[in-house]
Amino acid sequence: MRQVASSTIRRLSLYLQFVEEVEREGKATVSSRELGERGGATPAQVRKDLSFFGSFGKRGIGYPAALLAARLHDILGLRRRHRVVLVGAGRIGSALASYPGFAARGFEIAGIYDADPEKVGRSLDGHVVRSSDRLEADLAAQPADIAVIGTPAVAAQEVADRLVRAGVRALLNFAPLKLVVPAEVAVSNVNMALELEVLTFALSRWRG
Amino acid sequence: MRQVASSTIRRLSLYLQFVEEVEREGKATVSSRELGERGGATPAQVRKDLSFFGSFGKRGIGYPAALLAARLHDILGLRRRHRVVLVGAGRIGSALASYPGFAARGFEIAGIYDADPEKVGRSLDGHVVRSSDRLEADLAAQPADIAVIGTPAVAAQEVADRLVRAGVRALLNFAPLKLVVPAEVAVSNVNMALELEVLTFALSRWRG
DNA sequence: GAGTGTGAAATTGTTCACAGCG
DNA sequence: CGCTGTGAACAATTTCACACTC
Repeated sequence: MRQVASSTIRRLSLYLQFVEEVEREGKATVSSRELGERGGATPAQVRKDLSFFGSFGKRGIGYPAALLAARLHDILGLRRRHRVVLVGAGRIGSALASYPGFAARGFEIAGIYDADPEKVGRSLDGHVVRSSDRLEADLAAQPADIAVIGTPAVAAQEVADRLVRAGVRALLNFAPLKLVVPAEVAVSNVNMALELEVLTFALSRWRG
Repeated sequence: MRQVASSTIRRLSLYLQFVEEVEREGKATVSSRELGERGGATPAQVRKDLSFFGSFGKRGIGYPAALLAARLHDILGLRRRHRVVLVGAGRIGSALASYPGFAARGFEIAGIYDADPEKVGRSLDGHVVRSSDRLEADLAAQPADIAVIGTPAVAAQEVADRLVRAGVRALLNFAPLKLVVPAEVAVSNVNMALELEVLTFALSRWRG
């Protein structure tokens, strides 16, 4: 295994979600089997995933829940708070703004921006929507490392370019196209049309 | 290659998005190179993906845009309209309800449901929110094959069970857990917390 | 005994390279 | 000649199996 696989990271995120639940229930340890059941992974895969970052399990027992949670936070870069800028105050932006898991993981909304003068000035979950024109100035004054792109597809690439130029290093892209960015910028894509089509494909297979 | 890979389907969905754009521009053909640039795939991969479903390209020319679009619709099961039920009238449900790509792809909202009496009766993008209690009765009268689960995590599995029992064969799950469903039911997951954590992981790598 | 950690094997997915057609 | 279609080479990822330790 050359470097850590993105599928591994995605599973780690699920393990974290589960181990936090386990902690809330007061259990002291979790086994790889338990961790895997929740995230749809085999016990062997869980152990491989975790062993990539060290060995913090106890043989015969499992993983100490508190330690595992702490290590996962650490691995996933969740120790520090992250300032997040939302571009596009449409449905997606507002869905994220009010997403409870957002604040819980230490993500702080640094600002919500929209190009539409109609939306500018309105309040969205306690944040006043600002004009996109102010993006560069605001980011220069108070940098953010993550931006969420919830604009229409036609605007997405230009917004991405501006964000990257302003120093944003990670983009969560909801527009249905692949953004072109420098190699050092991380991009995650959420494409609902695509997910629905994975489903219609499966449906058509089943029925012939 | 035993059976078609899910990554292949996801790319096909991107190719469709692009070929439709190409059609609108009036171009008659697209090459594998052009198709790949948009979706971040190599020309060879595009050809492999498509060749899995037959050979409809023209050597020396590329793929006829209209034919390719038609075949992709066909492969992805988009020829027929799909009735979609939305459970959970929160931000996610409303984001999807007003998502333009939704109707454009032949997805028809069959109903929006919520367990919260506060929300029942309100109108959401032209659809009156109904009580979750009516789910079974409504689905018996008018079946749907896809359901979107936008409920809180604690309710998601129970909602999934009820939907599956009522005949739904495909689930788009926004709750941050892996649903347990029979093998013949397709599930796609959208997990924003997870996508954000993929980004924070990448950020922490970069900075050390 | 139960459950981790990990090389080695199996599988799955991607890229290469080139024959063959329009 | 350009670009598809595809077997064969390669690379990545998952699973297996078992030594080891608590």
